[in-house]
Amino acid sequence: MAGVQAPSPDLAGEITGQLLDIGYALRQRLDAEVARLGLTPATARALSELDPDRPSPARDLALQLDCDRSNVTPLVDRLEEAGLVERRVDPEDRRVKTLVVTEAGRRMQARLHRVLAECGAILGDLDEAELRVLRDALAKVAIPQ
Amino acid sequence: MAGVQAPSPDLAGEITGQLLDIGYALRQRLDAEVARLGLTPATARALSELDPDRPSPARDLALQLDCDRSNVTPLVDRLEEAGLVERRVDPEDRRVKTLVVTEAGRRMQARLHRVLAECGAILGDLDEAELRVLRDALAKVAIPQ
DNA sequence: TATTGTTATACTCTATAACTATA
DNA sequence: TATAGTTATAGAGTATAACAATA
Repeated sequence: MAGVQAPSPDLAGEITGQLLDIGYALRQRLDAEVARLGLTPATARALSELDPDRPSPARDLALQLDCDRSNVTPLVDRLEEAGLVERRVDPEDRRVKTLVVTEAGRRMQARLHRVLAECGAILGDLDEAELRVLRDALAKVAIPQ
Repeated sequence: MAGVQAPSPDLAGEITGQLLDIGYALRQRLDAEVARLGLTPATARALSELDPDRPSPARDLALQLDCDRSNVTPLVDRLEEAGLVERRVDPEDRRVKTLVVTEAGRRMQARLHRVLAECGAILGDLDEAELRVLRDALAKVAIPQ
């Protein structure tokens, strides 16, 4: 629209809009798949954050999810009801409850990972080279913590 | 990690993860800015969808937001309370309520648009050429409706 | 009968504050 | 007193079902 060589001041805004739209669409699709696995978006995200090989306190999960500790309680409640996670009192500090991913939890994590890759189908119109360009460009986007 | 020339089967999944993370971070930042303008994320999105030059039925807004009509009612309630939108009964079909963006609504839309561009600051590490590459790659991503 | 907008209701997500049990 | 987890509560967002007014 503006001059061809002019540095388009709105380019960043345009890309921001694209990223928001795509992120939204991706989220929609992912949430639908996750629901078919019997999980809500938030519980799926919580389970994805847990390292099956390194049980950690609920407090750490709150940090990873960037939310209040009080929110973690109902999330872990549901994961525990579903048999995907176990709460264990830490013998060294009985205030702490360690979150352990069960075998069923590991299998669900694998399923979630697969779903994520499948949702990448919206990238279907890009060939291998274009995908690499896109990945490298996205890697340069500074994500504020 | 795999062979250099091998078509990485996980590339799409990796990019999907990047897009989700960036989309989430963008959303967080945007929501915070929007809150400073006195709007919730959903009302801001609703206002952004409205064309100030083409008043349309509430039903159309539900379609644009891809949500149920019943959700539109409280959103428009708040936009109307804030003086940003007006409901007008359509004389040609008295069932329909047309949503009109007020002058204050137009100014808020402009502010929202500016906020979107400012959130593009997370793209700061990319130069003009890289931004163009990114934009063109994102344009090829097929957004499912 | 069908459609527009609304109301009623429910569930999820997230935030703050107060509580308990440990330390 | 400080911290980990919980409970209570509230607001926002979104879904379904039922309703009134209108077509």
